[in-house]
Amino acid sequence: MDLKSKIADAAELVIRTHGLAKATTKEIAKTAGCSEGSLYNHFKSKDDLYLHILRGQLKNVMQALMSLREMSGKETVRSNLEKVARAGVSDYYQSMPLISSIFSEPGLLAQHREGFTARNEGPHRANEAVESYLLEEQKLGRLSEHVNPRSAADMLLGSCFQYAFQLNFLARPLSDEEQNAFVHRVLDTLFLGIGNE
Amino acid sequence: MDLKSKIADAAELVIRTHGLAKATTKEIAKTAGCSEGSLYNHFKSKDDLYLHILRGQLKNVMQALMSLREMSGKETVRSNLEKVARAGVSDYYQSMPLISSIFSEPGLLAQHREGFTARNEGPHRANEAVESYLLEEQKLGRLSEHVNPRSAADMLLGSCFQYAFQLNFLARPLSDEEQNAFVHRVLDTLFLGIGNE
Amino acid sequence: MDLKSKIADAAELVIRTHGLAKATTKEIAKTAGCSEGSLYNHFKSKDDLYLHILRGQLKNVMQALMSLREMSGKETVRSNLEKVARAGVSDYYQSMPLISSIFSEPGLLAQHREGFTARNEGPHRANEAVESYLLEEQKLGRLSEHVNPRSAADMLLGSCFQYAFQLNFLARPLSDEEQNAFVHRVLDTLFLGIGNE
Amino acid sequence: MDLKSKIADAAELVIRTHGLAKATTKEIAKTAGCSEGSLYNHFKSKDDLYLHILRGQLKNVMQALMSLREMSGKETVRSNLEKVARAGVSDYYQSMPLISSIFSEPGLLAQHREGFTARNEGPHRANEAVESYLLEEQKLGRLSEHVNPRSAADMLLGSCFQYAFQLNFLARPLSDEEQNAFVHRVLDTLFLGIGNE
DNA sequence: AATGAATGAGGCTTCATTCAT
DNA sequence: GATGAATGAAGCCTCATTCAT
Repeated sequence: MDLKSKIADAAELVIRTHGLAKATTKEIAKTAGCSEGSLYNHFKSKDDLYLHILRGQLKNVMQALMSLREMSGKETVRSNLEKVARAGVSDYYQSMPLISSIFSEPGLLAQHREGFTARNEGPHRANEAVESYLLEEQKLGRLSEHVNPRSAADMLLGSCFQYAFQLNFLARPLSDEEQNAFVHRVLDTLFLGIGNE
Repeated sequence: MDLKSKIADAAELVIRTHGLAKATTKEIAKTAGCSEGSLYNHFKSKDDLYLHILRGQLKNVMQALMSLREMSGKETVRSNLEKVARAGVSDYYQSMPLISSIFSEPGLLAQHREGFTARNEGPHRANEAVESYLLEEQKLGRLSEHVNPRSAADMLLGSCFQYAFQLNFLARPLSDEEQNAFVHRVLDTLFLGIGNE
Repeated sequence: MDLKSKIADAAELVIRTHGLAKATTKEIAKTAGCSEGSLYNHFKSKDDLYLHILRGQLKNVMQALMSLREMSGKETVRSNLEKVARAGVSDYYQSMPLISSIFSEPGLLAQHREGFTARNEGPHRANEAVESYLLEEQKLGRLSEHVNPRSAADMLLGSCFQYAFQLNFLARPLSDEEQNAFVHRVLDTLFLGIGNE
Repeated sequence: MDLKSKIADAAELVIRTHGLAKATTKEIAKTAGCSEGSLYNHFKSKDDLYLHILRGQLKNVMQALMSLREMSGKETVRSNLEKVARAGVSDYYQSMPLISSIFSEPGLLAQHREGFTARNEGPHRANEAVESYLLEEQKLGRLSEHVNPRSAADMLLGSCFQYAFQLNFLARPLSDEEQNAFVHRVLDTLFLGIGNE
């Protein structure tokens, strides 16, 4: 494993542990097992390093969403959404401290935005991907025409997102059982709706 | 308006504008129109000031939720939830930069947590409040027994929360029309469910 | 004496002693008897401090040149030029390490240039001042019409300048006797010319 | 052209362009088209490299002065001095940023001094050379006995030196016409003197 | 209570130099 | 001889906090 990756991993760990504000170059270097100077052989600046790490977040949800493209018509809609929700909760939970911290540095947020806009990426794409999937299922007749795919996506991912946010906020671990229970009751409610007998 | 409030308002403005990381005592003092020294006549430390501000966030949702207690049985469930959702989107949108920034300072987050835990408050209480309301409505027979009140609450507030987060992330303004449209389609979907014909 | 002046004096001393390249903020602060941070309460940056010092150089020659304006027609031309030359040698000698060092930082030189250009000042103005004086003396008939005032000024100040440069280069002190001898033989030669019997 | 020369040339260019303070080994290596490590295969240190370059400055004046030894009695005194002056202005102009920068590093200046003292060289030798030449011409009767050869030399080279210094200081180019005009009027004044009718 | 100059710890970054390949 | 990643010392500067006025 090359030093660049070691540094990136160290930085991610330090930010997660001590927070972005206390993630000093000294601490990162110590964690990576190299000198502070080495950081600058691989990253232009500390900001550059942080943005690099940001780009690496939410990889699992994104991958789950890629898989989703080919799932329309297969398995059940519910089981497909379940996989996405599970990946969402877990990834959002892991990445929340990294991602949310950026609001403390609007300048960096702007740079990050330019980056993912240019690459046609970004966290909001997740909701769009679920929306697209549901549209496909509507075309296939496996989902009612009356459903608004975007809202269904927003509610599914939104509840996962806030759940992950609050767990972090409350410093609570994410156990598999709780995660499962959460996902199941959310999907139940999503499918059933609250307006029926 | 006393100096203490002026300082708090200035700090909130500066954090929202420049971000927590760049919210220096010098900048806050300049914005408040007083000296840096004065900050310390009213707040023990900069952290103290930030925590003071944090406690002042999400006031509108919280108030909307207080009102909700007395709304069970009145108006329609949907219109009651709509008010909450509207307050949620708007407050979450306003407060997101302030609230999320705390992830960059886990030490402060821990203090903040102790504070709202001691006062039996906190952002997660919002979801509980909606849950309680829905339970009441179930008792009153205005909501199906099959509905999981907690999940309904999580989906409603979760989607509002993520929506507000993403708008901030994308640096997009929150217009009244968009907010309305969002809230309506979410409530439509919440009531209808996606599993029915 | 206020701290700002103490810092400026300390910086000048340190630059003269250790050279611009080794004039660290730490050393300057120590010499000024204050903390490094204090430097930044009085100067925007180290560059700003250096430029401030540069602007204070060559004060004596400049003053001698101001006096020269009112000397046309008084005393003798030679004695008037002698005073200027003496001030020139002495000031150039003192300031040479400070002034010449700026060539090691073209960016700073450019800033400095903008500064004195805007203020219509600069070291080259010295030669112009002597030229003006000689023109006046020509008008008064105390100096031959055949003389080129600018060249006379350039040769007088140029020889003083290079003399001061070389003394610094050779790390030689400037004694009063040597200075006198130098000025006298230069003026002798300037008045006599080398093309006559 | 061997790498050592390429490195030296690159370093000279970089110093002239960016200034001694910003002439980093990285920049020099890039300009020379080699690695930073290579610098140390040919020079003991960066200081060593800089001193090497310094020794290569003012080559043209020095050569002009060597030629001068054999010119006594030939051509005219004026034309001989003119050649020297021309070479002086041009060389001083080219070398000024390199030479003057050394005042920012007194330690290096001391080393450089030891070097040229040991080799019986140095910039002040130029003035001595002109002085010697003029002495010879006095012996040959082509120059008045009343002239002080050293002062004549100092005035000639001093005015050229300061002229070159100020052009650099003012960031002005040295055109051939201006250089000619300058040299001619200086020689006119030198020969005529300013004390005659 | 209000001030703001002074502080000093500590952060980010640069850079000459080394050394294993 | 050539390389360039790694080093670590040291530089400049910021900033929360204090304290004498």
